[in-house]
Amino acid sequence: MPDAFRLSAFLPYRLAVLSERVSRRLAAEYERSHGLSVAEWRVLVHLSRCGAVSVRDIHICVNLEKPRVSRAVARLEANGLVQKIPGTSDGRLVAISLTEAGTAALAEIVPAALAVEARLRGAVSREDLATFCRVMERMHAVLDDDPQAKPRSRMDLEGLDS
Amino acid sequence: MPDAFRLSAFLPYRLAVLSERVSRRLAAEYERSHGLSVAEWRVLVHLSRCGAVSVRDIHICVNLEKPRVSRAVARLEANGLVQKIPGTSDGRLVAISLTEAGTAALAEIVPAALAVEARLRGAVSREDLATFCRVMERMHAVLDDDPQAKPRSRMDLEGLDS
DNA sequence: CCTGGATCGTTTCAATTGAAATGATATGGA
DNA sequence: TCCATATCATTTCAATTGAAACGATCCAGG
Repeated sequence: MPDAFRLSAFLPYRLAVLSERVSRRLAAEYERSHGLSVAEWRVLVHLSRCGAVSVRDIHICVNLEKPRVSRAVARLEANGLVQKIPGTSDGRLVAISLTEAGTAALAEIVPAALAVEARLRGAVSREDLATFCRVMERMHAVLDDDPQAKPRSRMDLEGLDS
Repeated sequence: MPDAFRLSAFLPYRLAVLSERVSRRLAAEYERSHGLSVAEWRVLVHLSRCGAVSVRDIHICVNLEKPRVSRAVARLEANGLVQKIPGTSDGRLVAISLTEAGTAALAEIVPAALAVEARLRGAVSREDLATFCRVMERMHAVLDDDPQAKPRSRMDLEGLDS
């Protein structure tokens, strides 16, 4: 065995550690102030952009399993942040959208979330950050070509910006 | 609300998505061939470098909660990949180390794991990869200065290499 | 000694998770 | 029209998770 295998130098491990640490730090913002879970946070953000959408649409766009979306939406609805309107044309679909309270809650959280991100972005130069994003994109591309990897979510393919 | 909030452009989200995708792809290697979980994989790798260590040492070094380490070790022991020797000097400590079978299993998995990593690394230039790692390190540094973030594991502070 | 507090590993318990099953609705072809 | 198949959202169920509780062991100060 190549016994010089150092976990702390192994790319997948490093990614996982950083990602989890960032996620936890971010979650501290919306969990403490509004009692939201990661899934609920993602649903709210998605709804703020995409208006009234189905469970399936959320599932596909924000990398959450269908049951997880369903439960997140149920809790959000119970807390009045979201409303579910039975589909009109298609009886199976449910149109999920933000309520006033949901929009208000999101407006309270977003600045804090952007602040966390801004601190991360601010720690490196614009060029380095661009390189960082480009490398992430290339790694995704590697997995896109790998039949053993899970396909990428539709929405994660669109944006490559500063 | 800044309604131009795009989840797919939000750094924590992008990190989470890439990290999970990479993790799953890697897990496919050791899960299918040896039925290992992420925790078990990390424990094995750590043991291959650090010889006989305690549960607490693993917990601190590889970013796994104590109960998770305890259970991973228990399963690994049940499968004969690991042995637990009660501490001699300190009766509380347990010396956990690889068995022959454990070493053999790891030797089978490591090449595949390194191959996955090599494909990711190979998709970008050496300079870009160096920048990528440097940016990850800077983001860690931001969290190191943030009292609301979980402290970094000891072992993740050591290596910054190519 | 021996006793109070700290540390170690495990276990308990409640909550979360996702794969698979379910029920409900839609759609295309006979 | 009617049935087979597909799709949507939810629910079931078994497994995993981590915080807290637990028993066991160590150690420092009296």
